[in-house]
Amino acid sequence: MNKRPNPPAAALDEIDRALLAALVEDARASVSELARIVGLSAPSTSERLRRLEAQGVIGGYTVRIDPRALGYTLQAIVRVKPLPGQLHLVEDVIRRIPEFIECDKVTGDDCFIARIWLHSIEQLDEILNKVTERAETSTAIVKSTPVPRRLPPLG
Amino acid sequence: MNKRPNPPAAALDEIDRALLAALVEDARASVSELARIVGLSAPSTSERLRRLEAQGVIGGYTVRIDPRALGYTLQAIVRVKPLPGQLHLVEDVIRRIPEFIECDKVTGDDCFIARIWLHSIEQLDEILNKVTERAETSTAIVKSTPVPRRLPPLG
DNA sequence: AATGAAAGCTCTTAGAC
DNA sequence: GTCTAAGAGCTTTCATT
Repeated sequence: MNKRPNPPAAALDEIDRALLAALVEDARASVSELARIVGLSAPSTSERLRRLEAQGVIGGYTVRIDPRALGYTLQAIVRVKPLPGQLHLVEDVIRRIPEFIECDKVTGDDCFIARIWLHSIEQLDEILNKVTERAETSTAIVKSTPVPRRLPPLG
Repeated sequence: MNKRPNPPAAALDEIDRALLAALVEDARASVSELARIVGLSAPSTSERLRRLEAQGVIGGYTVRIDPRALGYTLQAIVRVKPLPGQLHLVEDVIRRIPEFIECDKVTGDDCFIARIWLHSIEQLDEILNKVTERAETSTAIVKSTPVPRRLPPLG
């Protein structure tokens, strides 16, 4: 079950950090462009990339998609407290509803904290109805995002 | 302030969706590889990419970095309720602490919901001390992530 | 561990359907 | 809106420092 029991903290030097920072900004930058940014030759840069991937520091590369451009007008964060005996079922329900774009299982009274993207407030009702059969929910609508997802210090 | 008042919902066809799905998996895939996946020529694929970027559907490309590989062993979600008159200051404090990797301002009693990556439980204490001068907090430690960040339906 | 030069491949532009 | 073809640019390999 625990596929990554004790991942060693990789030691990164300044160049690695610059490389990661550049990739955070634009993961499709060419190796030669990355090389220019970090001040190395392309082959060296390429090898550092490979090493960071092999170490697991780089887990992959992905696209930032703006849900608003796809018609998602509303974002909500839902705390979910399953009714007795419903924990696994609730987890399955959330997993199967694709509008839930993220869900963490946490300590404390609320078992799950999940994030939903929605086309409308009516859709929020529809989706939560599927959950409230098996759990108490507490919903907060996102008004703004003071800190959009970013990287922690690469210390 | 509202730089994107009413982003039109872009109409995507099957090929666009396949392209986005491929980029979600590997944003560094070459255009020719993407072309193979979606069944178009490289130039057509390249133009679709440009169009999706221009429409704002694609907001950029980024690297997935595994915080555990950097020694972050703990993740927490913190609900933050600023004390009277401290709202903006609390927002600034959170913004300035780089371990807060995400923060949303939400409706309801708790004004902010934020996510932190930590090296240790001691560090959680240190960081929250900076916030509790100006706000009440409620912290939930992440035990697992049933739904890792994913895309909503590209409908 | 990084560099530089060369071979091979990829991307993009241009022009046609 | 998509394709083929060709030039430009990039990535990688390998010998060298």
